[in-house]
Amino acid sequence: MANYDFKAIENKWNSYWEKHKTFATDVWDFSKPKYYSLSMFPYPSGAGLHVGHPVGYVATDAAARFKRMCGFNVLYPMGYDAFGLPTEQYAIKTGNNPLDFTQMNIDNFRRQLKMIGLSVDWDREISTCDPHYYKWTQWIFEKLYEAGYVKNQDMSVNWCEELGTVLANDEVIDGKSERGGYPVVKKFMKQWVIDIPSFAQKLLDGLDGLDWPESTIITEQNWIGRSEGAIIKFEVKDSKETFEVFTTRADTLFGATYCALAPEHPIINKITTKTQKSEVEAYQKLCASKTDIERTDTSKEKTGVFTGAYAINPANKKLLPIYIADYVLSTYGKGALMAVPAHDERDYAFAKKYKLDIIEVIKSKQGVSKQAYTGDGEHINSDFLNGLNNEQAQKTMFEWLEKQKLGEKTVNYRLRDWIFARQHYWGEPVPVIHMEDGSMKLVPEKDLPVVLPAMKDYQPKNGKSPLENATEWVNVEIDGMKGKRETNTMPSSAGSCWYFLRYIDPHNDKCFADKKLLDHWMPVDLYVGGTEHNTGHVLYARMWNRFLYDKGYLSHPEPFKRFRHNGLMMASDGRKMSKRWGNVVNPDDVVAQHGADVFRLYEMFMGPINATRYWNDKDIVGLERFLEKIWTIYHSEKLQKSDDKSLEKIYNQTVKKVTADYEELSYNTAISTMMIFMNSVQEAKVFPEGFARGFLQLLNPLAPYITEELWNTVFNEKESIAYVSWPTFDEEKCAENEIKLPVQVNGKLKGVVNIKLDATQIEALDALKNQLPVLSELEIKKVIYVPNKILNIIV
RNA sequence: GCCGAAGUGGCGGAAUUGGCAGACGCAAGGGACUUAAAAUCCCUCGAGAGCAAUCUCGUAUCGGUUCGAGUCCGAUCUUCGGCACCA
Repeated sequence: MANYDFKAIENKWNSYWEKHKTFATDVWDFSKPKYYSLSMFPYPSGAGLHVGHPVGYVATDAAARFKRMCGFNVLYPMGYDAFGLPTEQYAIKTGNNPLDFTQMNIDNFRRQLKMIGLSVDWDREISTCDPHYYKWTQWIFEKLYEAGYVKNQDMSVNWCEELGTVLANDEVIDGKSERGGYPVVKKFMKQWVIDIPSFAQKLLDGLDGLDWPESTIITEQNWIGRSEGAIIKFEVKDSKETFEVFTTRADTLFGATYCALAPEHPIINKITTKTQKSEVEAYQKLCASKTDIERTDTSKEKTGVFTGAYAINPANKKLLPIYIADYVLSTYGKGALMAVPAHDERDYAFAKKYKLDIIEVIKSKQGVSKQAYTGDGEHINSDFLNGLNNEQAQKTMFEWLEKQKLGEKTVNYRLRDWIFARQHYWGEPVPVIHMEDGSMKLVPEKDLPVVLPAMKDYQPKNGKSPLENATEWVNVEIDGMKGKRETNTMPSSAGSCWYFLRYIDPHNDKCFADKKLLDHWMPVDLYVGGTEHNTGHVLYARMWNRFLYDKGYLSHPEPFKRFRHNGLMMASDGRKMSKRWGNVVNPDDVVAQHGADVFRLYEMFMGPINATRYWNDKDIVGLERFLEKIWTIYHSEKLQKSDDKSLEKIYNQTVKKVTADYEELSYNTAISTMMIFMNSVQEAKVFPEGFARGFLQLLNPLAPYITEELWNTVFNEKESIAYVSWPTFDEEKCAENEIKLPVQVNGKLKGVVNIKLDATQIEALDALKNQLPVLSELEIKKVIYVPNKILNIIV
């Protein structure tokens, strides 16, 4: 018997698969049912893969291999989310070129992904930084622009003067820049944004009927944040000005005692009285110097300033002082609110601090002398709402407002505009030209892609993209008019919004992908990735998909039919694997030492794929022993052409259980079931060839190399095992004809009787009499018998 | 504060619908083989009591429903993840 030389076996099959294009997909073959298995593509960092990444990859690979054997035409692609800030920062630091650096990283990732035996169709590999790819990213951007979903607007951003750039919220800590610790302030700047709130309801509705984790659906729902309420119009006393507020508690309008505006509200300078002017302006300035993070710190006391102006409560004409307060967000609702201190905790705290009235309009046991009451109850002090509960009062108020034309019922969403530009080099250029006459033009489709120019200096300057310095690239002429290219680039989430569509038809240069192919292959049947992308990438990708669907380019509104998460990989010290702690395990080392099959099995055996896992080098040996055992048995005299039936039952049970586990991605239990089977084979005298072949197939999706090798060398099969029909099982042969039935007395386990399957209660009591006579002699009051499960006698 | 997930041996984890808790693997202990070691194979392995057959306790804590609860219900504690003044 030859030794189990995993290295030689891996080399042999890697070149076999490559040479025979074993995993190439003929996407035009519609004769078989399709299956599209997909992992979120990696960001090709300089650090390479760590052992956390392959959890999701092996899971989708095993699903792809399983479905191929089940007769599906499987699409299983891979690519790289290659644009992004870390690469650019590396380039600035080292003087390297981001493109070269990215290419190098991609080569390393590809090597590692091939090393672990993924059955990827490598001819479909894509990279978001490839102009052939981002041509179509730009093209979709233009379609969004033409449809009015892209805006170039002034908005408030985090601005760091020292770094000369805009920062994302998570790059700002305690009002200072994460890098350098420089002060960061709010600043109004022109920004590209995508109007994702227009899709809020569609994205919410689209969640229905998806096979996704319930918690993920809830996370997306909360993120979109639908709330039903009313917009109410307020007039300002002694002024022509009006403003609107959004409220979910229109029923409490009679309890409103002041109004509060966000410090950025446009009406403020028009209504502020002379005496309050300096105070108001000082406050606005103070707020502008704060970051979102400071402003939204709920632990700080609320602050605000009186404008001197009064609003008129449309319900009872009472005068309400108008404050500006930083607890009012300019980005939510109308950037203004009617305050009802008696029934809102935030308004209550503010009213107490500034000694404003608190009017109770809902009856409660505890009253409102100590804190706000936010529950349901009978309305009081509310004119035509008196006596009604919250829901009735709300409904009545909606009707009244609409009748009086003072407001209307509405739906508001928390989802905000998606800022779609960065002042950086390493991203897709925004395909827009600013013309001399002040107009903006899209780059004509025939001139796409707008390719990133080669540069030497990638440092952003004065909040402008480094592309400003590429003067030859920037200055263009269209139809005789001069213009300048937009120098902001797209965020790194752009390329990942539609990559799953491009995989289907990656070399198409006429359109982003052929419609017939898209209709056949979408949606993705299985999508696996981390939970951290639920409110970012996944939501954005769903929006782009939905947009393309609305415009008729796609026939499926939702891209990901079934979605599962891979859990975090922790180091054995209980900390997250990270360079910082020096506890990162490199798959290269594990594969070199134990082989790719052992690595794959260990990754899957650690626990359910969505669970947090704790890497433990010691545990790997169990999987190594498992494969060694298989190798030995397949080369032993046990293996024979034989019609021996002794393993028939457990074989059928194993096929049944493993098949079900693969369907559920429950790979940890699939592996333990296969271990139990091999333990039985080890005990048995013979291992009939039919079962031996079937077992190799069961194991193949998780351990492709050893199974291909044994299939080839032990059974002399010339073709790969990859497409051999999945083994079947006989339900009748799975069933035990005799079972051990637990016997309880008063609910406590007292023993077990042997009994035939599906025995009647009489037979069960008979068996009890024969096998456990002591128990049957008890004075039986009642018998609970669940066939094949339990016999419980009450005495 | 709000939302979500989870809590089972020394460890990772099983238990498909409420029906023998701890499958499978690791670690540990004992034995066989060996001059010896490694590898391999066999046995033991939740806690307590008992010479023993056996008995009692046991799935974060407390209570409930049920013939029967790791599983269902109510309260509490802890850990992790996400959001954070959303009117």
